[in-house]
Amino acid sequence: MTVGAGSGDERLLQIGEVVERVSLSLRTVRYYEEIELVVPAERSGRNFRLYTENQVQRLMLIKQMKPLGFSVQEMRELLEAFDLLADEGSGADARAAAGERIREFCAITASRIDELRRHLERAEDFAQRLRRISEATTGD
Amino acid sequence: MTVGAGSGDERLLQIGEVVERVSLSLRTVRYYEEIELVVPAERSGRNFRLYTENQVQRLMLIKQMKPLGFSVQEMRELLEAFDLLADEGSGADARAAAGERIREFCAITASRIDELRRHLERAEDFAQRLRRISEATTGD
DNA sequence: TCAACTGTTACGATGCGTAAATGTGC
DNA sequence: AGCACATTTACGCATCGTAACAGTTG
Repeated sequence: MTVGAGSGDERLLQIGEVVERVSLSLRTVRYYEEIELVVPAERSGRNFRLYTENQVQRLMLIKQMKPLGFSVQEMRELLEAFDLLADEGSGADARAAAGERIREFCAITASRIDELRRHLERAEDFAQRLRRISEATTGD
Repeated sequence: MTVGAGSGDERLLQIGEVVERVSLSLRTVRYYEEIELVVPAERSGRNFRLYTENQVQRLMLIKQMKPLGFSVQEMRELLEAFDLLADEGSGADARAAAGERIREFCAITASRIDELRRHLERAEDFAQRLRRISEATTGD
């Protein structure tokens, strides 16, 4: 369709290089293909997975979202929205929708972060409790 | 053996009351029995699980440890150490060992908390990035 | 008889780890 | 011949969710 941001003849990476750059396991990256989260752009003549630079970026994004507890479905949606914005060929309405989508994710992320903060507080309470108990046994 | 802290004739709770108090699902509490993390003190004549107050406390402790990413094995160890300290009949050396164990957990917890903080920071970076992108689309 | 609670069994989902056997040569 | 890299298939683990079906009544 559109040539857009990525010129067609960019260097493709094999899975080994990819996992090295994104710090994910081979298994994980293959798993992301299984669930169609990041499907390699092509296969070499010998059936080796070949990834574009853009797909490496997707993997990095996924890696960032993981600790925030986003589901695969959510990741798919966000990636889709990103693609829409990146694609010069998408219409204004589609772009607006994608922008809206991303704003929704901003909200979700914010609440996830709040959750994380609460977890952190409770964890600190727990640590306190543990410390008190251990101190009690020290001075036994 | 020892009568100790818990008098023998305390009120026992059915699983329904337990999950209400600890805010865990029935399935989860039953699962914790499967893996022998918290096994009900007895069964009623009709085979209903009966939990002691102490076991409810254990469940609460577990619930606190979960978001810190402790493994089942670690939880078991910590609960064991707690039991040892609570048991008046345990010898001084055993108590000292349990205290040491708990101090180890203090250290682990501290590092887990650090991890949590790093997660939080990265999450905030992600949120920032998302916000910038959404703002870019707003002023399109 | 009915609602509400309890029980067991068991399959499913998620997110990979970890071989095992095999093919390729960025 | 051999090492490093790639492939697929597939079983396993952790943590429960979610029926489905049946018995109990704190």
